[in-house]
Amino acid sequence: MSLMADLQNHEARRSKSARKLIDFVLAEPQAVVSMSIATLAASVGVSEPTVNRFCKGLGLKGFPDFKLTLNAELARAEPRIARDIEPDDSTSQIIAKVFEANHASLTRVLNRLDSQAVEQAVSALDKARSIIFCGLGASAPVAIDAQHKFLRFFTPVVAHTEMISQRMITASLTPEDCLVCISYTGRTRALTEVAELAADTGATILGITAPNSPLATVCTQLLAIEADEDTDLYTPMTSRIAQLTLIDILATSLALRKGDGFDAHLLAVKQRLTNTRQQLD
Amino acid sequence: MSLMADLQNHEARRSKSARKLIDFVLAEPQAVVSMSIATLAASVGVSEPTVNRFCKGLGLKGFPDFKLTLNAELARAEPRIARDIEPDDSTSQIIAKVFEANHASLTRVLNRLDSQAVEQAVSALDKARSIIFCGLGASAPVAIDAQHKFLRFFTPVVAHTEMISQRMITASLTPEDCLVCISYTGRTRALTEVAELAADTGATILGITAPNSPLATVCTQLLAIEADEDTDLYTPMTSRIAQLTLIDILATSLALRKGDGFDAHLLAVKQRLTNTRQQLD
DNA sequence: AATAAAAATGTAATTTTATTACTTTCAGTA
DNA sequence: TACTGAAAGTAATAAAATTACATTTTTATT
Repeated sequence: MSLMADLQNHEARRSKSARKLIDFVLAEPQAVVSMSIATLAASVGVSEPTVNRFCKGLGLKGFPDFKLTLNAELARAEPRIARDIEPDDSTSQIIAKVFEANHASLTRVLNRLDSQAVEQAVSALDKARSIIFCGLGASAPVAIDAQHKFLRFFTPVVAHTEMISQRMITASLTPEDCLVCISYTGRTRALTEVAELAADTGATILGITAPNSPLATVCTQLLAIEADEDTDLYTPMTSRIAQLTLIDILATSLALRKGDGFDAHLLAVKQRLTNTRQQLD
Repeated sequence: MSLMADLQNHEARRSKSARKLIDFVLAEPQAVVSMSIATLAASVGVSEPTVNRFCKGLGLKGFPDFKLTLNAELARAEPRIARDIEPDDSTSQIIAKVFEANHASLTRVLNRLDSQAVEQAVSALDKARSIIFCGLGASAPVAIDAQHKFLRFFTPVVAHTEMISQRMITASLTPEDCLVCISYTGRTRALTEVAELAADTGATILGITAPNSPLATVCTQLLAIEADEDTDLYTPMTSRIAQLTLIDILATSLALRKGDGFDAHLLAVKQRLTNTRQQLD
């Protein structure tokens, strides 16, 4: 991110042609990458050596180096839209594509994540007398993962991954408890019903699900993960990665909030595992 | 990730000089970026037009375009080293850092992933009479996720996440079965013992674990995920993300390998869920 | 095994692109 | 207004990439 930042910086804007160049590059960086020094010079209305001097002034070797650097930065900023997986892709292509898909999905979700909502969720989890994670189907592993991550804390925590247990536990909820409902679509009837049952108890109901979904409307707090279209037959299953990362964010934030006195506890938990080498499995 | 993947792909390796070029680029991609076509040609021992033709053969405009593309990919591949999370970080800082940490870990693992090993693993899973996923502790959710993903296929699949069930099931294994042992450290005694028990049955034992670990030595096939240091108290738990993505890669590859006749089955599975809106949960 | 056809590679010329050396212009200051 | 130094331009040069054409190697066929 350094080049673009440097360009916006006032030091680089001293001379008239430098300003013209910067404005052009900032306006259409992508176009500049495929231009020759002559084309760029003409487009901006300066001479070629001016462009060259400008590049060197930025601490680069010359114009080609400038293009290389600029392009690298653009690549970093814009994760490519993952292309569909084709039946005759090689293994390394599949690896690359699944990776890209997961990465893109993660970026998309986190860019839209409301950090205030996260803060509120952490507060709720912090205050909770006990925490219950619920998920069905594909979200079941996420609930179990969450349970595992939250075992680090003093607060009683449990994951339920099937309807009956989920419905049963709503009976023992109090307004001091926090029920976390995890669903990708937010349209799984069974889980929505669990949330509805829980609503009567006054417990905090935190939804990790799609906004504007039936489940989302029942929840008292929402961490929105927008579900995207599942167009292709061979789409990688990216949803869980985003959910898990969100859980990770919650657990990490909570650990920080618990703060000083808590560090000792955390070390104790780790130590109990290290001795038997079971720690991370 | 597309260029590097294309290079490893066999289609590109047809001619002798293409192979020489590919090997050189894969060995020192970073160096190639700052070379002229003449330097590269000399280093590899081919003529300049050969280099040019090679670039065009990859669907690029020419050598400069090749360098641009390669550089962009390298920039993408090397995410900034995630900084440690500090006790006084804001929520949005935590979000960014956890995200970066997960992304970095994912990149690191997949860069080192041996695509041939993946291919062999997919073959084994394809041929298997039944598939059993085993994981303990933090890897338990991963095993359950795998079970869920593999339910798409005809092959019987199950996940076991506690010692007793895991030991019991080894008794019924045959050489046609595939046992997948998931462990981040590869040092969990209980799981290594399960793999040892399974070894006697002649079943394929596929390890998704750290190379050179006790568990890895017992396995007949290995998908290496190198465990990294857990230096910081507040380290996000990045290991699962990599494991899950690997599972995703296996499931996607297998779906492709099952091929044509299988597509209908997949649609049927999806349909049964869509009707009740339970599909992705 | 010989030979034709096709593909791959190399040589040398050409074109494109970038850089350097030098000159002119412009802005600020006495 | 004339001087100084920075900034910009012109033209020449050098570097880099590409094309056209010749040669070699590979592959398929008889």
